[in-house]
Amino acid sequence: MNYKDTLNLPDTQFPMKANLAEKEVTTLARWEEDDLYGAIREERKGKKAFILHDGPPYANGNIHSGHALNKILKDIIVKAKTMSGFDAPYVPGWDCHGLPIEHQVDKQLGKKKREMSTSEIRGECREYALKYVGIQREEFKRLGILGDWERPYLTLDHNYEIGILKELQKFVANGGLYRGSKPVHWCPSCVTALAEAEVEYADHTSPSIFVKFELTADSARILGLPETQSYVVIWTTTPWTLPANMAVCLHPDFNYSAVKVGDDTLVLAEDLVTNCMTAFGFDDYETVATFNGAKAERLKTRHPFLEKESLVITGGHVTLEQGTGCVHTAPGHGQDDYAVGMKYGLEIYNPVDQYGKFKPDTPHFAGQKVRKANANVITLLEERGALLKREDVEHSYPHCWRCRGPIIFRATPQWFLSMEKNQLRQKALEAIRSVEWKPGWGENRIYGMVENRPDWCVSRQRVWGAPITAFYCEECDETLMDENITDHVIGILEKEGVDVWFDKPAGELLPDNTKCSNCGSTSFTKSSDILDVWFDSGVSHSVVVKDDPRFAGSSDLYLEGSDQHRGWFHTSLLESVGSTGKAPYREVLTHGYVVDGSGKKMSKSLGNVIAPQTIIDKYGAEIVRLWVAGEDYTEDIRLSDVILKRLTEAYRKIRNTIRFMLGNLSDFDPDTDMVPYSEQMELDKVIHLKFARLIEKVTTSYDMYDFHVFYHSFHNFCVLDLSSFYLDIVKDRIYTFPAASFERRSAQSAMYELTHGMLRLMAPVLSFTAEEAWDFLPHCAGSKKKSVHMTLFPATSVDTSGETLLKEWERIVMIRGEVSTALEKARRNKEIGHSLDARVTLSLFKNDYALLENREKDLAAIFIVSQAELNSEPLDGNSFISETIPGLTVKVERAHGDKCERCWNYDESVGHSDKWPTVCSKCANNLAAII
RNA sequence: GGGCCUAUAGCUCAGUUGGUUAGAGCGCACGCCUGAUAAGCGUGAGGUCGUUAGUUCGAAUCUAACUAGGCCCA
Repeated sequence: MNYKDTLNLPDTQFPMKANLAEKEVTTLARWEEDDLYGAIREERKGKKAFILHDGPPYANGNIHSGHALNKILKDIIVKAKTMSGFDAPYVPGWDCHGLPIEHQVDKQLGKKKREMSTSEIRGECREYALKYVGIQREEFKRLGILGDWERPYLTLDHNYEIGILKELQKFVANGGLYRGSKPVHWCPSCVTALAEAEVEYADHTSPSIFVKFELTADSARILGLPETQSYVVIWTTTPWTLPANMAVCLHPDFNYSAVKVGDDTLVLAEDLVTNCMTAFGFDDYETVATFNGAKAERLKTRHPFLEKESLVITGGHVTLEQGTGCVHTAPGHGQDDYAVGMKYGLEIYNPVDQYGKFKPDTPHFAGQKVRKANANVITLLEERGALLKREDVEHSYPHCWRCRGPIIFRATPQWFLSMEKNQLRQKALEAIRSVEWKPGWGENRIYGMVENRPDWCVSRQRVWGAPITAFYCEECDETLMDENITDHVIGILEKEGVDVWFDKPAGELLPDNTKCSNCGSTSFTKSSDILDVWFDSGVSHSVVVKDDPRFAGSSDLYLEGSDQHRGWFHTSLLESVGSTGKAPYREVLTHGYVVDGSGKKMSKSLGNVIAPQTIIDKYGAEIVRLWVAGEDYTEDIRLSDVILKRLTEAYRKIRNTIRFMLGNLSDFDPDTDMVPYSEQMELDKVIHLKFARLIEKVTTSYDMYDFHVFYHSFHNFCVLDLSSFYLDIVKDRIYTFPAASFERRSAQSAMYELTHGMLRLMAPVLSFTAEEAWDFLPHCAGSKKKSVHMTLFPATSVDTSGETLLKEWERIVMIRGEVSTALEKARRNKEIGHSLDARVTLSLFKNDYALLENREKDLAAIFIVSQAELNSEPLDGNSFISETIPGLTVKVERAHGDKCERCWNYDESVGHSDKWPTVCSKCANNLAAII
């Protein structure tokens, strides 16, 4: 007789091989067909809301691993909140305006662009953005991210664009928006402003000059220098910016020397004296004084050729790498100069027009092109005796990406949001304190940024974005932008579309009879500036979260990469505090950056990039999700083939554990076969209790957003508590007892509860596998949810009486480990092979003895040996002596009797049955019950 | 160059307020099983806790510097 056929072996269609890459696609199709997202919304309707507001990725290019990380984290949170009973809608968004898209469209259009109207170009940009929204949407969905994908928010939506204008209007109304001046990269031959991304650096030869700025008599005296012919020496490679010089900047912490050369006293950084003197050709010089840079602050020098003074200021950007440590500062012609100029309240003076020529009122150089003016400046300096040295240098210099010509920095009129008006900075800093930041250092990081940032320049000289709806008087250049005007304009754009702004002349956009308040003129030009895209996304708290009926509330959580302390967290905060006085979020979570296996950033040039699509094809999206869950995302997150391999192995373990339990539940009907917890066998209770602890740990980890805790504890539970402990022991019972016996049903009841609970616990992370297994699990009649994602997490019901039981079993498991070690020794000695070949005898100290004595008849099963007995006497010298459990000795010998052909245990009863002569008495009884 | 952050076994993570031989799982090696089988079980070997200096009776844990790396600025 083939006794194997009389056993209850596991049986399930749930495949061992996951085949994720294919299976996931089917599951996704089913979710879409069933409108799972909609069903969940319906299911949670009226429950307490949890709003995770999606930060919009830029609609350009395919998604990379950082996108995957970000969106999967969000998905895990949304799903976990949903399964905790919240109504947690997820509306994804995209950032659609901005330079990178306009840039790409420019490239595609080429010369054709010149014949197109602004709104036609905008149309191309819109199409381009929508194309990538479509591509990225599919890529995100492929990762198993559940959301309202058919109705995302796009910053190019009509409603959104109008929302942007309305938000900006609030700053017009409260005076926070002002027109100022700021240097930008400017291409004089293309006659346009350039963004940083449009600037290419190339070698360029420039004149390098050293120039004397004479200290005023008072200033020289303060430094203890001669009142005449004492000079601060500056160095520059852009002589043409000298007409715009406003200051000379020293480092406050550097030492400066006054060097006597002939009749002159020259001030320059101490460390650079030797180099400079050599360069100037002075070998006879003497240092007459040394002072700290800070001491010279606010002293005055005379401009070398203009009738004005140039202030001595200090700034941390000054270096000792080149020059003199004294930096010529023209706030209208450089970023550093601008920043430090603002600090000292200097005029942002720019004498250069859009063609790169000096304006007509510029002394000495009116009408000259700046580059040609270089030589004339030098000549003038020589005439005035202010030139110490000139030579040519080759250095890296910015060039226009389009015409390849060298570009200049030029201050142009720009729009700003003031950090001080309405105490925006102060209020923003206070708002930061009211928000919960995780990890905690995020608070200091963004605080420092807001504390030190300059006013926010919100204008861009571009076309792909929301317009700044300002007008300028054609006669006197007075700015016309007040609440009434913007109201009027928004009214028109709301009806006719934002493109109208670009198509219609100013007159048609203004209210009738508009007159310039300054000169009374009635002719106006409209602003051609658009808004910084960071303003676009910064208003989503209002346009999306407040106004969209799907939320109609306020955000609980923002979750983005740590770069967004400067980006979206920052701009959203300023915008929200500026318009509502409050932070736009209650809690902010940040994640690190994806780096390679050795911690280096991923880049094409290093060749260490791993694209999500590659992982999906090779391993499945589920593995990407497990990766996200397994790593501590608050720091940089490593991604490599080795890591993915480990994850795949962990995944297989989890999958197989579930598969095994499903297999053992194939004949289990929870409605009729369930043994209540209180009546279950002790071991089954124990695993229940261990599982209750897991539930506690996992649900807490979701609440705290500590997903790697889920990963580790869940995996450990599968490996340690289930696979190598509970399931291994219980196999004998499940297989050999009659199918409907109490012993077997008790174990099945435990497995049923566990599987049912585990699938729910893992669903936020292992969304595909949980769903797949959900269908293979038997369910109580009428209670099965269509999807595991519509269920709630299992509840913990740890009864306190269980604690003692758990403690006792922890000790038993320890003893079991020692028995394993003893068995392994015997195995090495070829005394046994399988542990069932063995009979063990244990001797223990009193407490441990009592612990086991209570379970003496189960000991063999627990140790998975054929026979186990206890002995209160010490055992003979050949026994295994435990090093970890004092008093424990284990004797291993061959089991007595013969091997039962059915249950493979050795027993002296084998042969006693007439009917089944090769099985033990236990099996004979079981057989009698079955047949 | 500045701000913020990180650094524990090959990999992913634990290590409470500083206190006995630094833990887990995976991987690896070796073995068992062949009734979870492209599975399952067991045993074992892996770490001078980035480096150096300091505080302390005592530091992976506190301080400083350095090195490597990340984000954001310049």
